[in-house]
Amino acid sequence: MSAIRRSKEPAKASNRKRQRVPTAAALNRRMRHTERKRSAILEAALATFSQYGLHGASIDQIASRADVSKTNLFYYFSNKEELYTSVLSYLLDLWLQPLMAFTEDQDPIDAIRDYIRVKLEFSRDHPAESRLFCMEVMQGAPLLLNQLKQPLHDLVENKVTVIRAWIDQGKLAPIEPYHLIFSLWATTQHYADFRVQVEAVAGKTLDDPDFYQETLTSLEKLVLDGVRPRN
Amino acid sequence: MSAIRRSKEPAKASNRKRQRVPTAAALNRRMRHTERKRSAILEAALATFSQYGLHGASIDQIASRADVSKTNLFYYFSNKEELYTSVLSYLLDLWLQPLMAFTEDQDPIDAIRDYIRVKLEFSRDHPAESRLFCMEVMQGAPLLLNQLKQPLHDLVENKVTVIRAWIDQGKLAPIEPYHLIFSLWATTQHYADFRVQVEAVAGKTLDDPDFYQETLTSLEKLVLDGVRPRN
DNA sequence: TCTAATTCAGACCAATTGGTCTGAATAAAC
DNA sequence: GTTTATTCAGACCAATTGGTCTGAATTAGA
Repeated sequence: MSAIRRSKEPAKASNRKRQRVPTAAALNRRMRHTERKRSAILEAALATFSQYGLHGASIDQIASRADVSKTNLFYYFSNKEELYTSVLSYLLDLWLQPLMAFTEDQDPIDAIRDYIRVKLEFSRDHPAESRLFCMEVMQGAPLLLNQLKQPLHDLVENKVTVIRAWIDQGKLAPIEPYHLIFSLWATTQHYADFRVQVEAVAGKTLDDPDFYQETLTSLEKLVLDGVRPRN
Repeated sequence: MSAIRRSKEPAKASNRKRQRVPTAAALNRRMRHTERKRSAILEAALATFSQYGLHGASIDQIASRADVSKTNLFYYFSNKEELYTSVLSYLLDLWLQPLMAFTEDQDPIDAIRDYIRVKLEFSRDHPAESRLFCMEVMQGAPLLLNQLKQPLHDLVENKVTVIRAWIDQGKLAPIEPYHLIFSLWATTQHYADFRVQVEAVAGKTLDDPDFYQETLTSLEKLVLDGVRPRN
């Protein structure tokens, strides 16, 4: 996990008095150390926020989960909200990436199949990220909407065009592109966001390789072929 | 909105001293009044909890939204958790209902079409309920899982059997029933739970009748026909 | 060795908030 | 008119918690 925004830089040089100039190698090591520490904290924050929400999670909880002292946590992040938004903007990037792969020169069926796979892998490998994203959006994304709105809108707009082109070329059934995208998001994320419900109902989660494969196959089939019987 | 559980009964008769026996009509009026008041509070609680979460919502906030004093709120609900679980168990009922309609004697295509419509109507008319349910499940459903697990499991088990029968009769493409159900839940609830995202992307919500119709048509088409081009 | 960065435990503070208590006003039912 | 249920404002309490401060220990780099 790599930090994206930071407002509180550790290792700021005190510039009064004659200062020592650290070597490049040392600076590098410091940076790596700082990054690792920040990452550990961010990871703990992610897990905790995604389970309890912004208000339900306490700094003490996060600090102890990250195995650092509260003092040390505040050494890296100036306050709770900065910690929270750091986590959010990190995962926003992660969340947006897969969609970018859609390009017009692909075969749409392949592109959609790939997209389902990538998103389902994300749900399996990053369920906490998926849930925190969901939670934030669900609450109206008060801290994310500004960052989210424009890039997301533009990206989707772009992909809608691609999908329309596919439809015009007869490579795809005429379906409203927005809803296709929403459906792909919804179905794949469901297995992360509603994990406990899936488990309560089906008795399994994506962590089970067989269940993962079954899910992937079912979603592909459902989206690509629908449920109407073939004769 | 009708209350389901209550642990703090107002209007309890003080049984020392010679008590007056209220007439049936009076009792009835009292009950109705109590119900209305409880409902108003529950409604405010639902709206507030669904936006801010259990911890993010404050009693003061809820009371003022329901237009009652904090004292009065505690006159009807003994504490925050009871208020929260009252809201939850109310909406659990609401949430489970639509699925019961699936029966083997129906035509599966009709049944699925109907189900999509009913669930999408729910997303349009009860978005706060949908979001609160989502939020609770996402956090591991600590207060709902016990109530949820058994009935949900049984209900779904039942419907899975129905779907398998349809498949065996050749009325439905061979799809894993669990995943069909999950996909129907996911796609329809998405429009309530990710409302702000849908709005950011498509510029519209289900409140817009045209958009609602477009969504309904798209989901029906997608699930029933898939996206592969027909020749 | 000297300096600066990092880390910690723990005391502490102030704001929020769930919840109680008081005491009084009002409305409803008889 | 009398009783009982309902309602309120507001004081109040105790727990939680975000965040600060201190002072000291440790580590890394020069």
